[in-house]
Amino acid sequence: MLDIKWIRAHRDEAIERLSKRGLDAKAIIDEILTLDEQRRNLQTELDALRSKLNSLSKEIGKLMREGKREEAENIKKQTAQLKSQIEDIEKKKEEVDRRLYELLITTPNFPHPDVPAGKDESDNVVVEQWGELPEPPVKRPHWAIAYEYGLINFKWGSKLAGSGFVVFTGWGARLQDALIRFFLDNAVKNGYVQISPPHLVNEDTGFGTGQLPDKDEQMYYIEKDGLYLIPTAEVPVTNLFRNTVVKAEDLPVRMVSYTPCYRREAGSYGQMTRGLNRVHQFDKVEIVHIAHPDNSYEELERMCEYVGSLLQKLEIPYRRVLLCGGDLGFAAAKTYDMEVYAAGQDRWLEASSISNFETFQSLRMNLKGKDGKKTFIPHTLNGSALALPRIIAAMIENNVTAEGIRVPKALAEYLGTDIIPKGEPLPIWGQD
RNA sequence: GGAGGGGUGCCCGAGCGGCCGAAGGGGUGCGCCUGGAGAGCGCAAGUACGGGUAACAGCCCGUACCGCGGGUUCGAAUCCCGCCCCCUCCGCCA
Repeated sequence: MLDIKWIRAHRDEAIERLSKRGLDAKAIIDEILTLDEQRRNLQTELDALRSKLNSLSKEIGKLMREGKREEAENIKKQTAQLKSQIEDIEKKKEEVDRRLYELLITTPNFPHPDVPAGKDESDNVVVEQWGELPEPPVKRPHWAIAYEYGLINFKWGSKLAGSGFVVFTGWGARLQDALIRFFLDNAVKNGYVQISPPHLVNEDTGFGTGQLPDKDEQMYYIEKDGLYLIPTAEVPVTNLFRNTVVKAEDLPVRMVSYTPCYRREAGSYGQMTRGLNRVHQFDKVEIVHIAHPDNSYEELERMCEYVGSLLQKLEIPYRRVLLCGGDLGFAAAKTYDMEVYAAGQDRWLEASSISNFETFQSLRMNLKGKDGKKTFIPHTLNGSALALPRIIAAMIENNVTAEGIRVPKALAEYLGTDIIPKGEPLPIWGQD
């Protein structure tokens, strides 16, 4: 949700920043400001009338107690007109409030001044790149290799649930498990508090982080109970802070959480949806920070460096991309994507998206900060550390050798082997 | 799923339809007292929105807020309706 007070004081800056998303920012901001002014005028009017009514009511009470019925009845007559006036203005104000609120919650966040203007991903800026791009003798996509090695069965996923679901088997399942523990251990060693939240959340929770109503179609919904399957741990973990007040000295808060993520991905198609590139259910370890506004961008950099360090330990080449205004998510002010290189597809895959939401989510969640007597709005941030499927895809495609799939040293101790051999994990492997 | 009980300020806990933003206690802050601490005593503290003054610090005024949303009434924390949440017991179950 946009900060109306901030907009009031920074009209031109608001328009300039929002324009980077390719919206007609001037029209939106000016409508907001007009409504805001109408609202305040109506409020002032309303307060005055209510004040009048209140004092008349007190007067009536007093007269009744004194037994002066006649006089009381007299004054009662005066209230009727006041009441209808009040009702009138209330109606107007409700309408203005409704429209203003609607705009504030459906307009996307202001991009940070650093964010380049742009339309789509072609305008994103690569700001960092690490690692040598591997050149395997034979370039094969992970779905082919994974099936050959008995790691993943895509057909079984379709059989059990439908297209876009996958079944990990044998070493494939072990690999997932090893990665999760590797990511969690690293985070905890770096001071993160581990959280295991529900995988289903209510509507308020979905609203708080901005998925609702914006991404309504992206989430699985259980109508009978009014619950949504989480699309990322960001949702439940950030919402722990909904309707709370944090002290400045307790910031930053750094949390890590492993959960499966459920996404409908309605309307997706094409090459990018093959294999593990895009699936309806995947595992992810997420980091969430609650930070003081004064240093939230230092936190953002810190998160990127942390995620980069994980990829280095896994020996996966990656690049850090600064998203342009047009590619920026609804709630984010600034986002870096961490993309890993998958040699088999010769493609960069987004394995992490690290964002600062500034006050956007805090305002929706009613999260406040207290610095002594002063209140402030904390900033929320989050990022994947990391999403498993594309890490696995890159690892398989980059590390396949004649002897098997090489496992990076840092992960070998978790997996219990430094090379994954071919195998058929179940006797029914070939039967689809 | 069935039966009952309950949601009031930082916490506990009163509250007749008007004098309740809300008794009382605890805790907190400041002051007095003390060699120091404790006990005692006194004083002060809610949030949001709007207006005024003004430096968006402070202060003053108004309005709203007693789980949420409606209703009755000149007037509701108090009455009525709907919803949500929590607790206890029973049932079911990992």
